Amino acid sequence: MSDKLITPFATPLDRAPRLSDRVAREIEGWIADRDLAPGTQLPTEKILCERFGVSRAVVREAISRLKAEGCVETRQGLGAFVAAAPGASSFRLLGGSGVAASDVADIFELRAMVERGAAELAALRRSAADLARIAAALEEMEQAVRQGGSGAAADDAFHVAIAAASGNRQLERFLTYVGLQFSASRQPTWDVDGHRTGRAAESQAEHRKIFSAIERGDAKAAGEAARAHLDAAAARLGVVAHQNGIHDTLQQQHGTQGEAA
Amino acid sequence: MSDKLITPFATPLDRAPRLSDRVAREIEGWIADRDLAPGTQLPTEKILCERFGVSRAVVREAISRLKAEGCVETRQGLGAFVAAAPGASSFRLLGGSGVAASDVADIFELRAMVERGAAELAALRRSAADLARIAAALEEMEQAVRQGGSGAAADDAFHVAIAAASGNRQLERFLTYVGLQFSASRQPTWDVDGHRTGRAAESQAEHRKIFSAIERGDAKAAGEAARAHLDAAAARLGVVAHQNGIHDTLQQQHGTQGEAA
DNA sequence: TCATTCGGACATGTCAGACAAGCTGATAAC
DNA sequence: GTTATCAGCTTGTCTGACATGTCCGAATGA
Repeated sequence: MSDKLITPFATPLDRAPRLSDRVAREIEGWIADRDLAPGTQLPTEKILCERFGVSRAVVREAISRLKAEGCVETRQGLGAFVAAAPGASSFRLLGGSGVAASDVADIFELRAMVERGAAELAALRRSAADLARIAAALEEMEQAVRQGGSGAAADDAFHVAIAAASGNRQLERFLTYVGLQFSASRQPTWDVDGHRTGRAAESQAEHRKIFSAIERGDAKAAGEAARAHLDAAAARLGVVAHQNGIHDTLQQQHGTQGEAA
Repeated sequence: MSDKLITPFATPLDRAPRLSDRVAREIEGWIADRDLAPGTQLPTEKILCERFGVSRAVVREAISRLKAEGCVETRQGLGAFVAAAPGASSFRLLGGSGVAASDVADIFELRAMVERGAAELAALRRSAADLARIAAALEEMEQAVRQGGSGAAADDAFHVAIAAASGNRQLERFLTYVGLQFSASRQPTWDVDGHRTGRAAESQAEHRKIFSAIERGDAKAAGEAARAHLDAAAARLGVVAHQNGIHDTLQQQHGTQGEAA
């Protein structure tokens, strides 16, 4: 197994530490820390320049970014203000540019929850057409395992088909979005090394379990299989999970409270 | 009972036509129109300045915004490029203005999944401080029930505190985002009518169940209580759920397969 | 001939200062 | 007391310059 942590996200190269990024994050944290009420006025650009020791261009760039993120509004002649609903306009998984390892683990965990729910619903609601679509993706991956090809696209289609079978359009959209962020993470499973080390076959076995449960309408089993699949996928990628993963402590009560890295 | 889901927020004021906004939109449209492939290089800032007849500051501000939106990436010394996955950078729940009833049901369902997971994790990982925060919100709602006041803010704080106790920051951010979309829907529970018909007391009883399970570290019970709470909340709001809700068919296997609308 | 090194050209990133445009509040005029 | 005006703040935009990172080709060396 590769001991290197592969972030599932397409890394835009080694991140150059840009000043505006740093300032934007500082201001963002500043708002979050003090839990500033919507409408609260931020310090003026001049003050921010002095406080961070940067030029006005950098401060303006940082604020411009916060504006685009929806957590700050500015009005000429008045100043900058905490937006009425910070973060309300849309949701994005990765804040900013740098992705910490703990963030990756968190995202895997979040995704696992939703995939579990999707599989449960799919088991209850799947139509014949849904089943056929899921089965087709499964079969494509099966061939990829046998022939050593890449089943990445089919892998994606498999998960999307399950989401669609849930009958919940919002759920489908969310998982599609998350899946896009994870597109890079499917490669290690299906590349040459993935076939050699058995990652592909292992993943496919989990896929079969999920499909089987959905096919026979066993919601509970489908959900658990989906969660197990996501957990295993995270492990295959070397993502360090929280000390208290749901999968290994759900049964036993009162585990010691762990800390995220 | 208000069966309309009111988007919480409001119109961002009459937007003064800022140059950088205009330029940003033009560039965005330019990318969309030509359907530029990811990685395609954009014109240099100098060229954009000439083309739009503005200064470099404006162009930089516009590009900065596109960067924040995730559809453009820049690299010093090289240029600006169309991002790998333009448009897939963020997720928003409610499409457009008109929200179909089925969409609301879908969102409730999606939220229930994540809240269930959050409660499970909170039961496993909650610190003493987490418990105190959750308890404080619970107590505030308790007083609201007794005195007939509005516990909407505390209601929000309760759910956010549980999300925070999960130790998963991405999860917390997602639920905060979803909660914002639902802020209007908490009102019918806590207004005069809500107290009179017992909706507030009912909701509070569910809250107590969730807290109790989290407090004693019972992940499974916490998760189920959270899901039951969300389902009940949807029912109180008159949201028409799918024919096959998870809550009533998860135990019994092989229910008749329903069809999603 | 081939590999290495170096420097110029060009990109974005940052800095500094200035003016334009918009808002607020106090002052002055009626 | 009401209105008009203005001074002083803010953000928005312009301009010019330098810093830093990247590419590419020429000069250099083996």
